[in-house]
Amino acid sequence: MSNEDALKQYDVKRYRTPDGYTSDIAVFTIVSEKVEEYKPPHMTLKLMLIKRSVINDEGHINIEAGKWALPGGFVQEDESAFEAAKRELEEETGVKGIHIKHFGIYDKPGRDPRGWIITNGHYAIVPDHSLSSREANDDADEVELFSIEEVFNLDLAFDHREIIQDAVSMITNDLLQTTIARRFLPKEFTYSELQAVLLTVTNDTAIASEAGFARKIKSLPFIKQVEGKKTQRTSKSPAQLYEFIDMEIVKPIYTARY
Amino acid sequence: MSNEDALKQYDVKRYRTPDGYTSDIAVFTIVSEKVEEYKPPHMTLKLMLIKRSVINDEGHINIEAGKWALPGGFVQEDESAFEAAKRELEEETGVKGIHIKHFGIYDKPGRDPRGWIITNGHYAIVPDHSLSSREANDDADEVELFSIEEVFNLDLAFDHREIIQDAVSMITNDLLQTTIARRFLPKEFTYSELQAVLLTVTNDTAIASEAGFARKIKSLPFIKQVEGKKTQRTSKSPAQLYEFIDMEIVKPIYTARY
DNA sequence: CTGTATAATTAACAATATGTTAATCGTTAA
DNA sequence: TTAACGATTAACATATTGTTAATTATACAG
Repeated sequence: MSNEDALKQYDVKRYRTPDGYTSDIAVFTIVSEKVEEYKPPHMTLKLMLIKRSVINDEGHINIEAGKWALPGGFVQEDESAFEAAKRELEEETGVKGIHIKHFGIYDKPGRDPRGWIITNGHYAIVPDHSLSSREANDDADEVELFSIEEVFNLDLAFDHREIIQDAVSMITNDLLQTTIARRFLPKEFTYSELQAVLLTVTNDTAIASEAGFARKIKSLPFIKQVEGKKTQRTSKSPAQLYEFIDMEIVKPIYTARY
Repeated sequence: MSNEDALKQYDVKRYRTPDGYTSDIAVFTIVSEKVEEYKPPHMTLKLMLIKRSVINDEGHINIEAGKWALPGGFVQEDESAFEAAKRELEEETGVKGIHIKHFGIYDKPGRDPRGWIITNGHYAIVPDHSLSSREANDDADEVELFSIEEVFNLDLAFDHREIIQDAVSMITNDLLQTTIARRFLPKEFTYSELQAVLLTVTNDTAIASEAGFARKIKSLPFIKQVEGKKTQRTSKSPAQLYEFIDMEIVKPIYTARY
């Protein structure tokens, strides 16, 4: 009658169970293409992929060898897919405290020739510089950053094309509709730096206009000026620094301007 | 060297695998509390839950018996979690073509006392009337609709409190930031019907003002008037009918008004 | 030291959109 | 015939944009 009694009678093997449970991570970074001093930045959104090695870590021929793939791996029994993604990402990049988000599950029958293997899609945002320190591990003999256009011309492993498509559209939305842009920026940033991040995924004219965006940023409730603090990172003339305020923003499409 | 050779050598059992893979569905409906004829509607968002029976379909004492839970069940090997959710929802409600969306994975170690069982969170939107025709099945001896406030006062099974919390915040966001409000409405609807749907999850003054919202709806790019078509559902004076246009809307928080 | 170039910021102003309150309209029902 | 009432429009003061043109603050070349 108690939960314990019920548990004793429960046969966990009544149902066919999956052959594997994995996490994949779409690691995004924004590379700043700064050419000179005192210039506002121009940025490009890039995705990190690994090239699957011919021989795997057990000396066997690797499946989907030679194709480009998202980094990832099996979820252990004592962790969630999210934790596994975090662990793998730290192993891969050597960086801790990275922003990561689960965005989908990929479980179509037949998606992986090895069996009923379910994978979790995550995206991660890592600062530009922290990717340079990563090492290729056993499973990966090559790591590279690709722009979004480049990515879709590659030969991609498994159903990673679909996963990447979802990741890109998810991060694009989130960049515009949440404050995750902060993850691509230093804690304190100028209006032109924020603008450059946003322009990697939109060409909204209201965001692209300098005068307009510079005026608007001052009235956004989720951004505040860092009083009396300026930088010359982006121009000779000192530019005001701003920072994000921790808050949730949900703006209805029904009250926006079109 | 080929993928086939690699596959032969691959041991699918190298890793510990999950004990179960399930789908749960948060079934939302909006009940219209219409009292009289010729009245604009007042609506409430409700969630359908089932009460877990004491004895399960094998005659054993059921786990988490007596608690309220999301409908759901095991994913079969030949389907995705999404398809399983759709199948179970149709079994439960007898209605086809229901709008359903995957919003999360719940896989924390220990979340289910029966073992390493992973569940997928979905939300579904069903029209008010289609819920009245559902039957209690073996696993559920009671089915009931709860308002959002009521739900969180119930004794909920497993980690369904967390799943429901996510479902509610997801559908709230989606109602405001996408056009899914259409799923709660007839194909053609009046401004006050749309307004009533939105007011179930927001009290945004711009949406709540009749004059303002009536003026605004005419300039929304994703809604169009049904030319020359009116209804007296909501008032004695005939009201213009509108319908949604199929399109994706993404409005940056950076260009909204605050 | 002076002039030039350049990004940041502010100014100016016309054009739009919003918040608000008050008409008007169309129709039912007393 | 008229009161009631939701839908719709009008009116108008305010607020926000889009746009283009100053103005500012520096670095750097000469």
